[in-house]
Amino acid sequence: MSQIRVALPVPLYQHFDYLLPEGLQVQVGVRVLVPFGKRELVGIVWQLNPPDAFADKLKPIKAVLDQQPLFGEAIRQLLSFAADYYHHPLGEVLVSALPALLREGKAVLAGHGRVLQLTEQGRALSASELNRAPRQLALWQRLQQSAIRDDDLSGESTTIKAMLDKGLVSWQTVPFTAFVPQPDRQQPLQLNPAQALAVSAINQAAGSFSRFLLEGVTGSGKTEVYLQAISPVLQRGEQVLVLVPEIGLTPQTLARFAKRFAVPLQIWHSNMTDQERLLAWQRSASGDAAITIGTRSALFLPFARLGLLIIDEEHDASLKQQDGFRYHARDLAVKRAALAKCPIVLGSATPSLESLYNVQKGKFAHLPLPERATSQQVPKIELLDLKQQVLKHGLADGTLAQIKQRLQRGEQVMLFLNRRGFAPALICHECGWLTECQRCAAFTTFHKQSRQLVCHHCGACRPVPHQCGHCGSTQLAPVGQGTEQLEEQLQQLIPDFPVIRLDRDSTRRKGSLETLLSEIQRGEPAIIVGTQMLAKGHHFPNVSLVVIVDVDSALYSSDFRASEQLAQLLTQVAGRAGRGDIAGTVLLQTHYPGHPLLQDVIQNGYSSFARSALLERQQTRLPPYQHLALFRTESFDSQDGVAFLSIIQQLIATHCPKVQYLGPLKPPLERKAGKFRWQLQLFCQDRRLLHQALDLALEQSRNLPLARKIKWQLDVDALDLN
DNA sequence: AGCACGCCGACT
DNA sequence: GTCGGCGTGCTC
Repeated sequence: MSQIRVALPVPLYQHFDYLLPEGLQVQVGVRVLVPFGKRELVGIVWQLNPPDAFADKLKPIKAVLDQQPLFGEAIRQLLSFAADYYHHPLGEVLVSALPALLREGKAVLAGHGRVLQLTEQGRALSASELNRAPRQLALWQRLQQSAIRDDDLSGESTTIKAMLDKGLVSWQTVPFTAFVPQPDRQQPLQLNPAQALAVSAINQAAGSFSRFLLEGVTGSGKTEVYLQAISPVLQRGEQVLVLVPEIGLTPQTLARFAKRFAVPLQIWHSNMTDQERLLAWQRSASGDAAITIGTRSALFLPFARLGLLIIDEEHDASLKQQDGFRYHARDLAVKRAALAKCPIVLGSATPSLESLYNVQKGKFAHLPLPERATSQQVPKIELLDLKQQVLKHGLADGTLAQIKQRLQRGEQVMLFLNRRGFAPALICHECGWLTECQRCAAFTTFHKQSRQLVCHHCGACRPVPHQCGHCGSTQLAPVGQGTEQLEEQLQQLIPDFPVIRLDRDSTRRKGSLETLLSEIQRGEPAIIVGTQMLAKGHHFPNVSLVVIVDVDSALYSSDFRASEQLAQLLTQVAGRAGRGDIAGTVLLQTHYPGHPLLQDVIQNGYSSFARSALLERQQTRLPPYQHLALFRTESFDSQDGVAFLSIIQQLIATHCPKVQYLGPLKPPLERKAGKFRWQLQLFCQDRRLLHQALDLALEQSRNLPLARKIKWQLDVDALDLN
C-alpha cells in the first residue's frame, strides 16, 4: 500500500498522512474522505508518496471523491503561497477556496451547468392560463424557443420559483464546454489618447505576467479601458476575472459588460446560494464562464484559461478579509496573475499608497487617465470653517443655506455622518455619568426609534434607562449626533423636502436598500443622510451638494491610514456628485481649514496628497516602507493577553534584532464583549526577516499553555491597528 | 476546531 | 450517589 499526504480543514499547521488501499487511484488535488480521530473529514491530496513518518499510526483513507483534481497546479501554488504568507493553516485556506458543497464532499459535475426548460405539463399549457401572470407568461414564451441557462435568468428568481412550484418548468443539468468567442455586440467607444495608450499597453502584454496601475479620476473612462482590454482576451478564447469590492455596486457595471460582449458572463458574491456557487465554480473550471465579476473570494475560482485579471477600486479595504484567513485579494491576485502568466490591471481613482509605491519602485506600469472622458464638470471641494460658528444641529448657517438653495433648484443634497443611531451616548445632567456598555470599553449609542441603547461594538441592546445609573437623576440627555438624529432635525428644519436615511439600521430589511436607492435615483429634490455606505459605487446624478458633517475626527485619528482613507473618501465623493449640466460641490465642515491634508487634496488633488503622504510614511517608518504584522489577543483575564504577547515580544527581541516591535499595548477598544484585548505590532523593512520572526513566534507559541487559554490571531499586512 | 478523558461541585 | 463544568491532550 502506498501513502498519501492530505491537507485537512483543521486549524493545525500540518499535513496528515494516510494509506492508499490497493486498487484506489489518486492524483494530487483530488478530494478524499478520511478518518480523523472520531470524525470523518473531506481532505485534499497534497503529495503522493511523502517521506515515511508515523508509519505505525497511519490509517487507510475511506474513499476517493474525485476522478479529476479540483485544484490545478497554479491554484495549488497560489494556496500554498497564501498559507505561508498569511501564516494560516493550509487546510483552512483550501476550505475558503472551495464552494461549501464541495467542502462537504458533494460530487462535481465537471463542465456541467444548469438550464431551465419546460416540463411536459408546461408544454401542454395554453397561453390563456397565464394571462394573470405576465412575467410567467413572458418566460413561458421564451422557454418555448429553447431552454435557458441559469445565468441568463438573473432577476427572474421569483417567477421561476412560482413556475417550478406549479410543475411547469424544471432545472436540467447539461454539459457545458469552453465558451466560443463571439464578435462584440457593440462597437467600442472612441478613446482619448490616455485611454488608447492604456489599452494598447495592456493588450501588448497579452500572454505574459505584467502589472498595471490604471489611475483614472471618476469619469475618465476606466470602464471603457477595461472593456477594450477584455475584448481581445475573449477573442483568444481566454477567461477574464474582474474583482470588485462589493457586488451591490455592480448592477450598472454588470449591465455594461453584458451589453458589450456576447459571451457567458457570471457573477460571484456572498449572497449566492450554495448551488449557485457550485455552478459558477464549475463554469470557471470548464472554461464556459468567459467573464466573471466577483468579490474577493472569486480570486480562488479554478479558471481553465485565465487571460486577464482586473481589480477595480483596488484601494478598497473590503478586498482584505477581516477574519479567519486574513488575505488581501489584491495582493494575492498579483500572485495569481504571475502563476497564470497573464496581465493584471489594478484600477482606481484613488490608488492605495501601496500601489503607488509599487509604481515608484517600477514593479507596476503606471497608466494615468488624467482627463474626464465625459462632459461632466469637475466638482469643487469647499471648506467651511466651523470656528466661532453657531451650529444648528451640527450644521453651520452657511451649510444650511447651501442645502436649501440646492433643494429649491430641484437638486438633491447628501450628508455624510459616520455615526449611526440618534446619539453616541446619553449623559446625566446632574453628575455627568454616561451610558456605557457593560461588556465593552465604549459608550452605548442611543437609538430613539427603537427606544434602545445599542453597543455598536458587541451588538448588546438594552432599554433606555429613566434614571442615571450613578446619582439617580432623571435628567438624561443625548450627547453628540448620529444619522437618526440628523435625519429628524433636518426634517424639522426643512419640512418641505423629504429626508432619506441610508445606514445599516435603515437598510437592515432585505430589499430596503434597493427601495431607498431607487427612490434617490428618481431624482426628486431630497436630502439624503447616510454613513460611509453611501460613498461606495453608487452614482447619484442629481446630487449636486455633498456635505461631510464631521471631517475633523478623521484628521486627528490614531489610525495611520485615516488620512489616506479620508483623502480617498473626499475624492470619490467629489467624483460622484453632479453631472454634465450640474456642477457638484463637496462641502467640508471643519475646525481646521488650514490643515495641510485638506489643503493639499483640495488644491492639488489626490495624486499630490498621495506623494506627500508617501513621504510621511517613509519618515515615520510605516507601510508600505515597512512591512507590518499584528498579533491580537482577546481574553477574559485582563493579563493573559499581555503575558502571551510579552513572550512573543521577548522572543523576537532576542532572536530577530532587525524586527522592530511596539507593545504589547491596548488597542483603541480595549475591552470588547467582556474580553480584554491586546496587540503586538511588528515592523520590518525586510519582508523575509519579518516572516522568519513570525514563523519563530508561531512555532514557540504553539507549545504555550497560555495560547490555548486565550484567543489570538496573526494579521499579516494588517490594514488597521484596532 | 472537534471530540474524548478526567477530575471536582450541586442536584434529581 | 449521578450530571456536567471546562482544563488538557490528541487528531496521520
